[in-house]
Amino acid sequence: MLEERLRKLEEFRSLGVEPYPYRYEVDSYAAELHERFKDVQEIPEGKYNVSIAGRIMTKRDMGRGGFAHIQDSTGRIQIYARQDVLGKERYKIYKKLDVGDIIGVKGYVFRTRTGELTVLVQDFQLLCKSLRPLPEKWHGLRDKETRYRQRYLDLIVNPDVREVFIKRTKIIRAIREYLDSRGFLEVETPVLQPIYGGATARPFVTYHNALDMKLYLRISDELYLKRLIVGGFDKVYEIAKDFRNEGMDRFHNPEFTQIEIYQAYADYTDMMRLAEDMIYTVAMRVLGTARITYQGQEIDLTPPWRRISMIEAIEEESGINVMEAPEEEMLRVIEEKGGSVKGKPTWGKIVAELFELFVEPKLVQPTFVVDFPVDISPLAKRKRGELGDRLVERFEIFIGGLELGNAFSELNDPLDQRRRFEEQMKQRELGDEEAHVMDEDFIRALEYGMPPTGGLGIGIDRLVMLLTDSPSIRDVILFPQMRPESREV
RNA sequence: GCGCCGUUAGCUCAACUGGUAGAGCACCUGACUCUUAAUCAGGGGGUUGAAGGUUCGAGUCCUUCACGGCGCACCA
Repeated sequence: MLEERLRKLEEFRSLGVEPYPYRYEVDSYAAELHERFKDVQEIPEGKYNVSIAGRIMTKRDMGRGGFAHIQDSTGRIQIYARQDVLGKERYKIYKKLDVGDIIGVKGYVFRTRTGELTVLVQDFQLLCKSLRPLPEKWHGLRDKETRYRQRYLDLIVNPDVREVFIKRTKIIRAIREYLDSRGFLEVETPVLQPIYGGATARPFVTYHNALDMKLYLRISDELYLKRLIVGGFDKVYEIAKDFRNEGMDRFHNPEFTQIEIYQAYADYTDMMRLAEDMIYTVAMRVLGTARITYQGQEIDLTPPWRRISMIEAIEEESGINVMEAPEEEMLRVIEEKGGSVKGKPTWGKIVAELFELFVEPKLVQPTFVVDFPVDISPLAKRKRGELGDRLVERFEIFIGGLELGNAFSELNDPLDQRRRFEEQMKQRELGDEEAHVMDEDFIRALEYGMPPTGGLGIGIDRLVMLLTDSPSIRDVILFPQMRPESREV
């Protein structure tokens, strides 16, 4: 097949047709033309001249004329080439074009007998010879492996995929507009970090030759953004690629995009209002509705969202009062349910596990789960009131079974922050590889003083999954991580 | 890491209990000036993911490996 096309390539050259020219003047696009003529039934022939370019997707040649569809970045439009218009020689060359080739066409718009908007080819130019056949026009490209590995092919052949990624861009743009219009400053912080932090996860490690030191790809930008709050930027955000050296599945890609937002003088209740309003606004802007369907589940994103305390939710679903139940008993329940707690089972880890087992699967409508155990939240401020010895002011966002975001009233007491880090270091020594590491400079920053601050992180990929009804994170990342191909290309 | 399923022509898929690997699209040649899954006639195309085993004979059965999907585990 490839040889056949290489033969054609040489044939074009010998006919004086350059198979890879340099530029082409385009003045019209498929979608634009369909829009412009949608109400015009009788189009006077020869009046509307256009120059279009795109990839040949279908081709129906007849003796001295032929139809084809070409696809540009906006859609498809039919073209009609005739020998009596092009002349015998040019038409001969036209007939040699393959599905997959990219061409430029100059001609006029008309309607065929069946009413399809079509460009009559008065002149055409080969813009790029394609050497590999496209997947079949009817069934398209179904094989997920090929679709992820050769996303370019997926994009050529499956129009829905293009739509998903256009939506992804619109979602991110809408978030920027939302935050920018409210006085937030978009910033950039290091991807290469000497000390990684801001989350509990294993990092990717790299090495800087000139500095002769290990560097880590960030697992979060949290600690840098809070340094900026110390520095006097009151409202900042960053849309950051983060990297976590962990397993991959439908919800996890080793590199993923997260937005983190910090607002001085705010607490986690402010961040709840911000989160629900922002996501609602983005949905309205991008989808035109707040009522969405995710994997068959009807979801209404209209604020206010339900708020439940983690402790109460566990009691409702399991009957366990985690504030009083003995740890051994809770561990027994976890085991019965098929769960497990890794490392040394602390109270917080047990509570989090019970939550995952009993509550998480039931969260379909947008829900803020609030107030987490302190020992699994080393960067969050203690809950005000008498529960502050065990709980922090933290919430997570669950929508449609997806864990979408994480937020807290940020811990700004440098002495408490040091104790929390020290506690994490102990966990690390006990075998918890994901425990947070000490960051002396961050504590130093807090010692200068950070105003009370609310922080919020939202997984952009998962938000895009939700708003595009995509079952897998790989469907919303253009080039998802894959093992190297074993077979020959 | 564990379990289940998958991998056959460029693409989408067939091939009963083990018995000559096939179709449609794509491709090549020819016919055809409003087709649109164009049509009609003819033609080429395969180390059945890889390696090994059982058998007279393996796409099919067994083992190992690779890649992928889903679930679980791990993990936000």
